[in-house]
Order: sequence, then C-alpha cells, then structure tokens
Amino acid sequence: MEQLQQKIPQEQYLLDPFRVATEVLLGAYLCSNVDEEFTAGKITEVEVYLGGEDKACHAYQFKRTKRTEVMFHQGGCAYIFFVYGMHHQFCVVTSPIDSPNAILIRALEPVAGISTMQKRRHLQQLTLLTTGPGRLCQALGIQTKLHNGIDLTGNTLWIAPATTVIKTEQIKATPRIGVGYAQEYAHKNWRFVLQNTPFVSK
DNA sequence: ATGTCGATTTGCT
DNA sequence: GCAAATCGACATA
Repeated sequence: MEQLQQKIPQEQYLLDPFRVATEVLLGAYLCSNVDEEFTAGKITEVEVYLGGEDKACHAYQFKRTKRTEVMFHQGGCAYIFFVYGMHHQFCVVTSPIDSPNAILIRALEPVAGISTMQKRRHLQQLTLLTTGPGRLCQALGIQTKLHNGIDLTGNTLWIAPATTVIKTEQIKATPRIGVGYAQEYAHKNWRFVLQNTPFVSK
C-alpha cells in the first residue's frame, strides 16, 4: 500500500478543470486518515463545476460567501459542504486563486479500510459503501467542520495518483445529477464515469 | 422494478 | 421561509 501514500502534486490541480477531472482524478485514489483509521477508494465518477458561467455551481457569477470561500483558494484543497440536512459532499478545488472551479467526487471503488467503511456506514455490501457523494463522505469519515479547506497534499485527506493510465474510451460523459434547476447548464455532459465498473452512483 | 416521500440543517432571498 | 450537487425506507405492481 506504498502507492496510496503518494500525493498528487499541487500543480496538477491547476490544470484545466476538465483535464483534472478526466486525466488526473479518474482512476486516482482518494485516501483518508480520520480517527486513526485509514480508508481509501479508487475514483470512478466525478462532476465538473465552474465558477462564473455555470448556473449549477455554488460560485455561479463568482458569488463569494462563507460557504463558497474555499473554492476561491488555489487548486489542491477540499471544498466540503453539507446538503439536504444530512449529507456531506466532497469536492477537489482546482485552478489558480480566484478561479472558483471544483470537481465533485461522486463515487469510489473501496480499496483499503473496507471494514472501517462498513462500520461507519452500518452496512456490509461493497456496492453501496461508496457509490454516491454522500455515501463516500460517510465511509471516509469526511465532515465539513473537520475538513473543509484542507490541503490535499497533507496527511489527513489526500489523493494518490492512478497506477494505470485511463484511456478516453474508458470514460463516459453524461449530464450531472441533481442540478435540474440550472437551466441550460443542467444538461451539459460534465459528469465523467469510468466504464466497466459496478462502483458508480445510480 | 419503479415511485414517492421524509429526514434535517445550512445559507441565502 | 425555502430549496438544496442525497439517501434509504416503504409502498405499490
């Protein structure tokens, strides 16, 4: 598990958000060390959100609030927020300072610390452990209060590089989930899913 | 297999 | 006050 201790270098998070989503994050490993428990999963599903133009993004029109603040930080930190009164969501902030773009991580394939994930989720079945943005946060112990804004090259929450190159043919682009309100931005194919894996949300 | 609905808190209008 | 980048329980078929 040496591989999982590696960190994606900070500068890779400054690339174009679509490249970060498809070339850097898909197939990489989201790792967490929370409560003395190590857990990790391979990233199988992501969504791109762009500050400025994108009506589905919390930072639409560069709206800067307490919640969206960390999206304006330099790429390479975590934007973690709370929705629906009970679920957390984990995003990777990308781009240079004041370009509030982020990639939502929507699903993982469990790789390490599986018994910890099962304990946190009160559930055994692997395909339900981390296949959804709320589920993966619960499985990895991710919470806004503890982790919002955290540096992803540190030792609490980090991302280890993919061990194999993901080819374009293995990636499917679809509309994003749960953003029907975003008008013309609702049907953009900004969700990217790894093919040939059961570990995606539905 | 598919649909509807409640949970529950945060942040903005 | 209301809607939200969701999930799981329960209903009906």
